[in-house]
Amino acid sequence: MKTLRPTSFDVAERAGVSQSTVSRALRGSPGVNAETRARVSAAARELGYVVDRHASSLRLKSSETIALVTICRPGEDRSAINPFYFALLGSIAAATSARGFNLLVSFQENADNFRADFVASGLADAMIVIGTTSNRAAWKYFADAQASGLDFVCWGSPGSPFHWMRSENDIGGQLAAEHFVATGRRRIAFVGPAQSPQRQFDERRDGFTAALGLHGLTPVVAEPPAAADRHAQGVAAVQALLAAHPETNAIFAASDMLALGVLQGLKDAGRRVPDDVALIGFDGIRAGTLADPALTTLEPDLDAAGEALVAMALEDDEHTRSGTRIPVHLVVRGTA
Amino acid sequence: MKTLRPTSFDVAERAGVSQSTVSRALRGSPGVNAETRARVSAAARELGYVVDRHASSLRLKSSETIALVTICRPGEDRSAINPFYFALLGSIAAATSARGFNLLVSFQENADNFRADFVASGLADAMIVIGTTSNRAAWKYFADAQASGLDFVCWGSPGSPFHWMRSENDIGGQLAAEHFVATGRRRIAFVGPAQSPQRQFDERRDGFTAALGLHGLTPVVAEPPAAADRHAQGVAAVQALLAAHPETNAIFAASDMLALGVLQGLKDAGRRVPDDVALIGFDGIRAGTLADPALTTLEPDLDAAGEALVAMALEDDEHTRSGTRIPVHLVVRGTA
DNA sequence: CTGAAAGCGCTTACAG
DNA sequence: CTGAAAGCGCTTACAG
Repeated sequence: MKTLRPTSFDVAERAGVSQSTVSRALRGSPGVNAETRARVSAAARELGYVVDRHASSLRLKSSETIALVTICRPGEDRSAINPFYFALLGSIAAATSARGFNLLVSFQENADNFRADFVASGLADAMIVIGTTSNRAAWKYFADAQASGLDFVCWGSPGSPFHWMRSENDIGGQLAAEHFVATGRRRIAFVGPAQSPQRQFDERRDGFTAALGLHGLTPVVAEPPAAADRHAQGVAAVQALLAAHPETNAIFAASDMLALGVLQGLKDAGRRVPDDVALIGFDGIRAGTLADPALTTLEPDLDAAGEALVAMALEDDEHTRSGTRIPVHLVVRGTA
Repeated sequence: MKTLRPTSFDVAERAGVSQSTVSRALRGSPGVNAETRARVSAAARELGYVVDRHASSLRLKSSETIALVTICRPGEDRSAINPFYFALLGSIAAATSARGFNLLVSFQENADNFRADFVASGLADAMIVIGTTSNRAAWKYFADAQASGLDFVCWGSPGSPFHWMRSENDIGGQLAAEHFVATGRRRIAFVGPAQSPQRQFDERRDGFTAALGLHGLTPVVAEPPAAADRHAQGVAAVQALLAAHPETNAIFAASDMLALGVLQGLKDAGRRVPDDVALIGFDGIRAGTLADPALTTLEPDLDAAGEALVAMALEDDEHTRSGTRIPVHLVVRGTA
């Protein structure tokens, strides 16, 4: 069905001007006669002419597109990807489109499809990497890519040399702690991976622990066992936690998927939420609002995150490329 | 930070061959001496050379990329997008990457960002359109685009002249009906929009109604009132349904998000699920597995859907471009 | 304000 | 098997 596309020469002929004038008129270059410009626009419209982006990008050495890589768990199917990353993808898409840029997306999970050369091939002007930190091979690949000069910015902090962006995790942990204390909880636990390459989890725990410390409280830290995904980890973690610390009456989970698993595990164990045990998650994913009771959570400002990631990716100034933090706020719903 | 990228001429110089030989060697063209090819590959690797995709695409008149447009509700933020579309996006990405193609994504919601010229500009070889049918303005825009020669394939059937792909909705409706009958339900309702541009809803209802008819049963059809999203519609629909037909003991909802709203509404009304009322949804979204009880649903084979959409988009043969159906199967979980 | 021409970095038909 | 050259469709410095 591919019909022959018209070129700027066709438009030029129809408008009775030179090809260079067509280009200038259509790009909005200054110094083109208004009448000429109108004639060219009309001709272009009549022919259904659209500028060839490859020719244009080749000439301009800029593609006005951002490449977004999402790291997945090997073997995981697409509908099992943590919805937080889909939401982040959506907000990155919004920020990208607000600048008139295109967004190239790539889901990567193993050596078969690891790829970091989007900028090197000219396909994109900058690259953003998000997704699970549990895929060590993937992050190793991107660390090597970075070392060999392929630059990018990423969400979280799966490796030290990266340009990263994170949530205000310490503040989030602190807000969770204060909410528990204010609502009279004293036997408190934190559920989340320790030593995760995802430094964000540590930050949430540390902020939580520090704030609790101010009240003379120390949380039990329950590290989830390995499992298929965060939800399954949450279920398993809470079983172990309740066995060792049956008196627990408040749990802060390092992420919403983990929290949803914890909620499931709590119900399985016959604990009422929030009556017996209060629960707070982190991420603000949609599924949390669908849970019963709805999940209380720390919600990062995703619009800000998308905008900041795109801005950071496009910016060449090293100074702005590290340490940016995205604000979070506590959304009180049913579980705490 | 953009360092000067090496070109094929640089590689040629380093390998001591002509630029044409570099191109042939790197593309894997036949008739290149093995030793020469190795020398060129080594030189390319040493220089960190990557083929410029714009130059290549310009020359080849093919970009090996698919454009995927997702229609959103105006004003909806990205984390509120129906997860079914994110899952579909993921499976399209998988099918795309399996062919070595790139995926360009674009979320569109209003006249500010409507765009259908991805193929016309050479950016993509084909376009796929998915997303909510509730955005009439968007589908009007794409209908016009189609009429003016901008071709694409889409999920569902928001308009008649489109190349579309759908689930086996009638079979899904039939499976739901048979499950209810087999488990002894007789006072049955269907919750879903009638006259929706989303013909798939009608097909599900019709398959359901027809199969029930074989058992001498007729479902009550409850049309959800307008609301912010499908979930809110489900909540509202079930309230009205129970008021008019309190005896209802089984509900088939046209989509999972609707079903999750129905589940919420049922709980709010004090009905036990599945004891008092059984519930079946459609889509197989992840959030359904997280519900309490977990949602029984009709799940389309998304891998097949992604693969078929990409194949259909790339295929020029008109015959294969309409009427393809994706198989669905009943996943029995807690609600029915 | 407009045109003729160079050149972005490839791929491949044409010679050899 | 390899090289010199044309050309994909633009943008823009250079002339006028």
